Amino acid sequence: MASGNRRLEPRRRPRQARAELTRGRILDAAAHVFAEHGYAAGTTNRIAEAARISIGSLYQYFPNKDAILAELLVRHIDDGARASAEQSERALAAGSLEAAVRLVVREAIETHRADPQLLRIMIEEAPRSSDLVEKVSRHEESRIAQFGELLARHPEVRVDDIDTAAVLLASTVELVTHKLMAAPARVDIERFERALVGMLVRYLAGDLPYGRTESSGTPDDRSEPE
Amino acid sequence: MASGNRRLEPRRRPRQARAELTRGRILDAAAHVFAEHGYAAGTTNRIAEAARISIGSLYQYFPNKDAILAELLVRHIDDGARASAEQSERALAAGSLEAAVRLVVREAIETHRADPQLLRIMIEEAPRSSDLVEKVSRHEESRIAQFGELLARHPEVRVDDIDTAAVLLASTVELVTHKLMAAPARVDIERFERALVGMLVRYLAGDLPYGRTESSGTPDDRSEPE
DNA sequence: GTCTATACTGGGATAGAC
DNA sequence: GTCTATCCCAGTATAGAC
Repeated sequence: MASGNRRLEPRRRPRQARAELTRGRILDAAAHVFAEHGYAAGTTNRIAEAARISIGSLYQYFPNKDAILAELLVRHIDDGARASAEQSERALAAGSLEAAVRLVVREAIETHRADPQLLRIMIEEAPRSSDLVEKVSRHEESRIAQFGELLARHPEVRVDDIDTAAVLLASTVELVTHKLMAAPARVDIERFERALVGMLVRYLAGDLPYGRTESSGTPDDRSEPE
Repeated sequence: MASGNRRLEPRRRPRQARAELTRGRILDAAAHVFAEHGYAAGTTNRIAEAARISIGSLYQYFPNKDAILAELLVRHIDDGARASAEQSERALAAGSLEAAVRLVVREAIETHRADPQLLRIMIEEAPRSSDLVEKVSRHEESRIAQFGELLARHPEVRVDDIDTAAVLLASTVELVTHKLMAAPARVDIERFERALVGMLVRYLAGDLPYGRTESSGTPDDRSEPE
């Protein structure tokens, strides 16, 4: 079997497999280069160099530079969607609201830990092609919906406007985590996690007078002239 | 005095004044162009066109493109610093914690309302020259310090780690407001303001069990494997 | 001190050899 | 299917006339 099948076994598409591998190498290299230099200064030449192929070869795998970053972003979003679907289930299953929120925050931290710089580039400098934007915002929307469901199901939640709360929850977790991970060392991650979870839980389940009244909290605040 | 001093009064530097005016025109035009097209696609030619001067003239007022955006950013930071100093005083003077927080949030909204797009460009695509970065982070640090003072003085505040809370407060207000203003219409501004203020106040002054214990809230949450 | 015309450069993309 | 050489353009910046 060892020598007789020398030809049969590894047939059909060593090329496709290899091609897929090369594609992957390019993407990894691009991730690295973009993260280090940004999108504009992350030249295709650098990417090719980092992937240890020539510039000509690179263009055999991708039609242009934008496509590379777009693919990177799609990859990230798909990963994120899968992860957040799983996590959403676990969060729903979690006993207390606090446990659920902590899961959410941890997942966000975990997501950003891998490569905060690249993430920054993708979010901030990605070519804003309309269908990409579409895809991103659909993903955001679905996360918000997941959060909404989470809030609706948890009896501890006391906010009156669940939709707004879901949006606020989503943005806060996303943005604040993002910022912290991009510029580390300003605050210890452990402390940060505790504070953020604490803030969100108190917001969602708190019973300060603020949330009770419909339009105005305490009368004297509203008279603020600006 | 009226006719006799015809020469004395408006003398000396009509040129300097005019020059300053032109500089201002260029900056305004640049703000507009950057906001609309982004930094990379906001070409110097477009800026010159928008300022209704020639490209040659533009380069008489600024050494290069980066300098224009840098100046814009400095302008913004200086404005911001002045505004936040004033606002900090008023916030300290405000009666309730809630009133103070509301002032802070409103000011953030107001700041971003003017030109959220430009702000985005400046923050995200500005050339990261080291002394610019320095200036930005010094400004951030001073805002955090102001918040810290605010929290320290208010007896209603119950968080145990004031420094972390100040950082969290600063980033949350800044980032979440920023995001909302950049992509409007997802949430009504009024509601957003109420929710954000509510969240922050509950966080700072809330008395949920969460903040009480030192390291772990409810035992079952901590056993999360993840 | 403002203009027009243009030089220069960097980087994306392609042609064509092997 | 990978390489090298090169085209080509956009955009910054400058030269020099007026």
